[in-house]
Amino acid sequence: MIAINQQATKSVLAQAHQQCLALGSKLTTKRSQVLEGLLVAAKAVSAYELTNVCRDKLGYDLLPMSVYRILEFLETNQLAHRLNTSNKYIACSHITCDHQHQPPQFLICKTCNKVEEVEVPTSIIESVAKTTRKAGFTLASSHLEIECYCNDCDALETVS
Amino acid sequence: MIAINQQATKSVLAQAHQQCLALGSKLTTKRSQVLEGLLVAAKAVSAYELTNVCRDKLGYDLLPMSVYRILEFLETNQLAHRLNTSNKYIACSHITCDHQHQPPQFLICKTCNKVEEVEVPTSIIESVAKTTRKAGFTLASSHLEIECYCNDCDALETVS
DNA sequence: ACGATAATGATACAATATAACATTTAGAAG
DNA sequence: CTTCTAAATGTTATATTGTATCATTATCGT
Repeated sequence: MIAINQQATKSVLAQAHQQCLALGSKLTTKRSQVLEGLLVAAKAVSAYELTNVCRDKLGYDLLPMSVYRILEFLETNQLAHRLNTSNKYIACSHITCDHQHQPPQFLICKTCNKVEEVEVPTSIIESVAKTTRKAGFTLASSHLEIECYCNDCDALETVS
Repeated sequence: MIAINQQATKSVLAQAHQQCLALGSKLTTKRSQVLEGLLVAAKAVSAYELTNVCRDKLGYDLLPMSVYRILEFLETNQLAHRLNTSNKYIACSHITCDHQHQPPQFLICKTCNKVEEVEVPTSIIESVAKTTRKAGFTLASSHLEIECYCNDCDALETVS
């Protein structure tokens, strides 16, 4: 379960390295370590939790301040996302794609923090944008966070 | 600009009082003061900011801990909403209505924190729910927070 | 008036995030 | 190859947001 495919992780990191170069920046050792931590966590984690994951599961010693800085870098380079609803971070699920994506929408399990990055149909986004304009606002981004229960946690939820 | 219509505020508070009674709870003095603070602020404010608004603009002395507790109460009684994206709170814009509402959607100005509480068409919500189910999740609520710029701030934004 | 429950006060602390300045590293220019 | 510069990281301090816990006070039914 915890045993993430190491080969897969390595390949994602290599791809991330390329993606950075293409954007004129560099995936340094530390940055790669933080991204690896996100991949190993495989769910949304806070910056401090990520510091712990990096130390406990990977043996990387990082200060929270550095982690924050690096998360910001990863976000800028489209390698990670910040979830505003929970103050947590997650690796972008499209690092290995080579095409541009729509702004992401996230389904976030309130119980276990599992996250699914989905694409909501453009028509929906358009409709939301329209409602927005009618109310005198302009969409800042169509990044949407939707609070859910995943099927595993939903079962527990409905029983209690 | 700042001069909120005092009469209107008073009437909202009276209505809130009734709404609480209907739900079997009470809008005590302190709770009423916090709600008044939210109404005076007229935008999304953090719990600590609200403490300041209550003290500086209304002369009410409240501890942050109390404000948190009371905000939770106001939320439960549908008099206020917590915005997860910004850790801020806002008075419900429907206190003076007597009917039940759809789960709210919020348009939040990233710059000035002005918030508009809108109703997104049911068809949109349905469509989002469908996408969610297909991904193996269940909607926890259709409370949606959408990051925007209001028309005032948008002008500044696009100039810079 | 008495006792139970709800509400608030007060203190401490946990968790999240940023500011500011020092040090180190990596590349570019000479 | 050295030196200069800019980027990255280290380090410390502190701001902001939120919760836990226990004491005290107010309210209400009996």
